[in-house]
Amino acid sequence: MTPNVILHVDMDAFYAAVEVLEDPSLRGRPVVVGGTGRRGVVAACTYEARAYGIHSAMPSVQARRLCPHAVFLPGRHDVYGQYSRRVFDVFKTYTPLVEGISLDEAFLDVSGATRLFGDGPGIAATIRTRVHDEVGLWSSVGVATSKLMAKLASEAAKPTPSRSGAIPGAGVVVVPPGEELAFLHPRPVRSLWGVGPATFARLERFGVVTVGDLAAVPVDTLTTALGPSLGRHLHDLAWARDERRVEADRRPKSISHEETFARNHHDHVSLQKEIVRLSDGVASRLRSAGLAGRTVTIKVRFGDFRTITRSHSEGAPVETGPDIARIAGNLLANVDPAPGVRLLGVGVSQLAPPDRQLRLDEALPEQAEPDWPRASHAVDEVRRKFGDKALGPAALVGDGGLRVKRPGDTQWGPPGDG
DNA sequence: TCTGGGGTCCTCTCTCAA
DNA sequence: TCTGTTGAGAGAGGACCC
Repeated sequence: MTPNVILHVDMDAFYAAVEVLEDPSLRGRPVVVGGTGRRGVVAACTYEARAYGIHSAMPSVQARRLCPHAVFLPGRHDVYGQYSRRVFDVFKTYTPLVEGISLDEAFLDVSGATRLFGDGPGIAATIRTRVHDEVGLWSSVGVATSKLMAKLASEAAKPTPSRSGAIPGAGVVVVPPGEELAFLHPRPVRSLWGVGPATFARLERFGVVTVGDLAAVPVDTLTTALGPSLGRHLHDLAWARDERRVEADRRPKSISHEETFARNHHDHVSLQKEIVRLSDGVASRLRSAGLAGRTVTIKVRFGDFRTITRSHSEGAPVETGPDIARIAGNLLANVDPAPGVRLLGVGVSQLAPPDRQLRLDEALPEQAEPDWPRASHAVDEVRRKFGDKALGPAALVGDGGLRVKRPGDTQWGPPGDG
């Protein structure tokens, strides 16, 4: 059996690189993209900024302290989405088996394309050059027989940060069949997918620092320490056993919106308005995906970062803003907001196509409840024609007009509040 | 005045029914 | 009828990823 040929393509400093492409005066400067408010975080930064110790997920205030002269830009989710589509269009000219991990990262299974386009390393180099020539962005590509190895290889291909700009990396790194363990075992165990801060802390107690150290630990010891699933999974990865396939059409299992507020909320009245807004946003996305969900979950994060979730499952799937808001509102009613709520989220899971069967109460002649499903689809239609702010729940009309929640809004934290 | 948003998956606990 | 066991499902929380 011929081995699989898996590519992992990872764009270099994607959001920041897009901003530099759009504004060439930024070239060569430390540029940080992300939340600009007090509660924001860094989404991406150029290699010039990384040389100052800035990295993604770092609080923006900390990044400002590290590099006060950096250019700080709010993210533009829609623009990055447009660039991402162009990059993925290039991928799809080589194989339909493209699994997007995020806007800037994907796995490609090109096992069936080698006869047409040449071997894996050749395809990787061509894709990298084409993405640069056609879209203007650099990427790093890993080529291997599994997703795990391809991902680690693309990391190894990355540039190195320096204050005068990125020092180019290999661009393409290949792990040939049979050489997986030699490549894998010297790497830090933290580089394995699934080893975060908590798992690393537990592994460190066993003296595990590299993947090779992990491979030497008996699987029984790992399953006792980490649980059966994670223990076995990591043991397999440490021996380069990774059977995961490239999945081109993954269906979402949940759809949610959450938002960190510029200031904490302490009362139910204002939080219930946010519930309506978030529910409206979730419902709109559900309908555009042709889905509904049985379980509604709220997430509440308090000022001290303590986070709770509360969920409720309905007998039939719900898809409308008023239905989701009613369930989420009931869940919120049992939460005491007095300590101060900094984040609120609403999500729907157990997704399925909407249940279009006529309910008994809908069939009754003296129907008292509005027909929310039909009304919601009408709202979608109006918004498509006249924009998001044309129509929405009355509860969301404030001084600044209608406040509608959309994906990518306040993606990296609330804007500054002065 | 530290810590976003949108996800997935796993584990633990509790409840309920067989 | 009572009690113990077991498995499924719901709910909650945590870890992890980009």
